[in-house]
Amino acid sequence: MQQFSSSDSLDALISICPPKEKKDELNTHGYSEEFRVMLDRINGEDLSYETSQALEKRRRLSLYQVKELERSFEVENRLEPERKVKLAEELELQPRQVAIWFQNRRTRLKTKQLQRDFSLLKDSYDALKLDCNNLEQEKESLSSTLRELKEKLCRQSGEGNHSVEEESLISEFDTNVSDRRKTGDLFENGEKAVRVSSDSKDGSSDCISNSLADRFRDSEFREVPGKAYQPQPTRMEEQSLFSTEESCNFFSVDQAPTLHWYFPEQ
DNA sequence: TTGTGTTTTATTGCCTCC
DNA sequence: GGAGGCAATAAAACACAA
Repeated sequence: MQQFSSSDSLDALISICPPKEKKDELNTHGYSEEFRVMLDRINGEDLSYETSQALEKRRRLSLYQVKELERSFEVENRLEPERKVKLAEELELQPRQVAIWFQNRRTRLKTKQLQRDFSLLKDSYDALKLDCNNLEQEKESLSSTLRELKEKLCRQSGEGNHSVEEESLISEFDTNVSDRRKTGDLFENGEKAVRVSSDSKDGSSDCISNSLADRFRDSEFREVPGKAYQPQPTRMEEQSLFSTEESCNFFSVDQAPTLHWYFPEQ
């Protein structure tokens, strides 16, 4: 409970508005008659401790007062001294009350703005997280494709040579790749080149029929046409995948940004 | 009716600017 | 140094569920 000295209390007490039941009266006239009498008594130094206790309860501003203050705030949310005094006179408030109301109103506005900003930021973060998850899935799919390809190559090199059917398939593939290169159809953009069907039923080598298979056959295998396959470690793809992972770690799914600067309690 | 959470009004203390 | 702004906080008023 606040304690007023008689001089301090005067300002505070003067700022008190009439009680709720007098609201209608207040809407057009400011303080009620009864309240004015009380203020008069205070001004006349008739201020006992009991009186100050009874009067020190604060009252809310009337609807009309708030409306006018809001209207003024919309025009300009800062108060020059002249405007403050004028507004106070119009609304039958103390200039200090008007100043306090504007201060509190600016605080509310700021809070609201912060909430809006946070909401926008959160939406943007959620979208980014979704993108990251999708990329992660794509990466997993490519990794498993790569693994299968390697296994297949190992198996084939163990067998020593290929069946006529395999040779024919590879030859056909090479021709196809060369044609597409001539027409600029292949590797024209990264997304097309690395796109692998991630919903392939068993992740089988069917889905390898694009870029990765192309690269294997087009670069390493054809260099020694007469010889059996000499599979080399596929450094390019591995490097590519590692760098993807590194990029993903920037915004790791496992450790998503906490926005602790925004929510210190997190 | 009462307990509890939210909103509004007001104070305090610190900082900046003139 | 005084005026005014802001952040933090207190406390009254209010809303609302149980």
